[in-house]
Amino acid sequence: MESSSTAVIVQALTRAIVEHRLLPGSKLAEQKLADHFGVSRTLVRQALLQLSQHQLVTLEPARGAFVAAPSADEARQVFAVRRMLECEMARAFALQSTPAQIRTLRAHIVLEKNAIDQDDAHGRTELLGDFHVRMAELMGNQVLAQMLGQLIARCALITLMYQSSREARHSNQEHMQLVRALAAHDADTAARLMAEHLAHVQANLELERNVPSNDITMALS
Amino acid sequence: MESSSTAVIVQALTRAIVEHRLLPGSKLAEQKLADHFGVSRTLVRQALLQLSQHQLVTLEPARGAFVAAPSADEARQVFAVRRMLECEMARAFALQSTPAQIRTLRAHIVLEKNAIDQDDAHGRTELLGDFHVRMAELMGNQVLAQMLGQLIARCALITLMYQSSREARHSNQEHMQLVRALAAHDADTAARLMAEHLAHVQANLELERNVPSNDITMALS
DNA sequence: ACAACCAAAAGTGTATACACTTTTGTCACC
DNA sequence: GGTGACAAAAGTGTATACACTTTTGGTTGT
Repeated sequence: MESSSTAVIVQALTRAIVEHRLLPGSKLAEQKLADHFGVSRTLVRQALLQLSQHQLVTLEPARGAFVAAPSADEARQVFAVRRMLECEMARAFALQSTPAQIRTLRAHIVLEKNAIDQDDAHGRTELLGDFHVRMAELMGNQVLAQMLGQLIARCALITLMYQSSREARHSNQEHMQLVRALAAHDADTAARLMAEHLAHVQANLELERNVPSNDITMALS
Repeated sequence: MESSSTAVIVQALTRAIVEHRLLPGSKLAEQKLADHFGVSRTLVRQALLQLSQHQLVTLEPARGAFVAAPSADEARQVFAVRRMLECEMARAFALQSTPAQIRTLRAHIVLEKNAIDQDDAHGRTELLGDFHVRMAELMGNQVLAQMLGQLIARCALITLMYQSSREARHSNQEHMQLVRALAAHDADTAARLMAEHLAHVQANLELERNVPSNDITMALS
C-alpha cells in the first residue's frame, strides 16, 4: 500500500499551512488541488485525511476541507502538553547526555543563528521548532520525536509566523542556555529552563491576538 | 467531507486489534474487509490509512495492510512517553482537583472492580486504560486526552490482553491509591504513584515475551 | 527430486464515473 | 427594491474500472 505521491502532497500542504501561505479557514477544494498536483482527487483526499488527523485541516461533512483555525483554548492545551513532555524530556536528557549529543545540539543552534541573522523567517521558525524534535531523536525515542513533531507543527500553525526577529533571537538564546544545563547534567535547571522557554513562546503568542481570519463571523465580532 | 461509515470500520478494527482477535502480522485484505462491512474498497482504504497513522496497522507498498507488530523497543518508547506525560498530569491534577472530579474517578474505579470481579477480560482492559484518559478529560485538556487515548491503544496492542486477573486487580488498587493522593492535593506522591504504576504495567509486559506471532521469521527464530 | 521459469490468480494503486448535497445566481412575485 | 423559490453549477461521497505488482501453482528441463 501507500504511494509516495500522497506524501508529497501532505508535505507541500503542511509547509504551506505552517508557513501561513494558506491562512486558517481557507477552503481546500479537492479538484483544484488535484489539478495543481497533477493527480486525481483520490490522492488528494488521502492527503487531506492525513492532514486532518494531524489537526492541520478540518473536514466538514459534505462541505469540504479547510485549513484548521485552532482556538486560543486549543493552543493553550497544546502548549500544556508540550510542557509536560518537554520538561521531562529535558530532565532525562540532562541525566544521560553525551558530549556528541551536546555537539549536535550546539551545531543546530548555529544553524538557527544563521537563519535569524539572515532574516530568513521560514528557515528560522522551522529550525527553532526542529531543535525540540532533534532532542527527542537524540534520546533515541522515535515515538516521542514523532509526537513532538506533530505538536510543534500545530503550534506553528498557531504562532510561529507571528514571531518577530527579536523574539526568534530570544528563543535562540534560551536554547543555548538549555544546552549548557544539559551539558552540565543539571536536570532540575534543564527542566526549569525548558518550562520557562515554552512559557515565553506561549506568552508571546497570547499577546498577538489580531490574527487575520477568513472566518467572517469571527472577523466581524 | 468525512462519512461515518469509515469511523465505524476504524472502530471495529481497532477493537479487534486491541482485543487481539486479530493477531499482530495478520493480513488485512481490502476486498475481504469491504465485503465484510458491505462497502467498497474506498472506505476500507480510508480506514486502514487512519489506523496506520495510529500505528495499529502497518502499510507495505503494493503488499497491503497488516496488523502492527510493535517491537519491544517501540513498546519501551511508548511507555517512556506515557511516563513523561502522565506523571506531570498527575502532578497538575493533584494541585487543582475538585471533589466532583475525585468522585468521578472513584466511580470509574468501581466499574473497573466490577469488570475484574466478573472476569470480563475485555471490559477490564478497556476500563483500566480509560482511567488514564478520564483523568485527562477531567483536566479539560482534549489534546492530552486524545494523545493518551492513542498511546494507550498502542499499549493495549502490545500488552493488555496478556494481563492476568491478578495483575488487573493490582492496577485497580494502584488507581485507588493514586486517587487518594489526588484528593489530598499531594502532587509529589501522585506523580510518584503514577510513575510506579506505569512501571509495574510495563514490567509485567517485559516478562511476557512469548507473544504468539503470525510472522514466520519471528516465530522460528 | 530440485530448481528455474512462466502463466494464472489475487491484490494493490490510481483514475474515473455517478449519485447526492451544498452553494450560487437568477427570476418571478410581492 | 427586496424576498422567496428554483434551477444551474460546483463540490463532496462512494463505487467501480483498469493498470500494474506481487503471489501462487504448476510445468519443464536438468
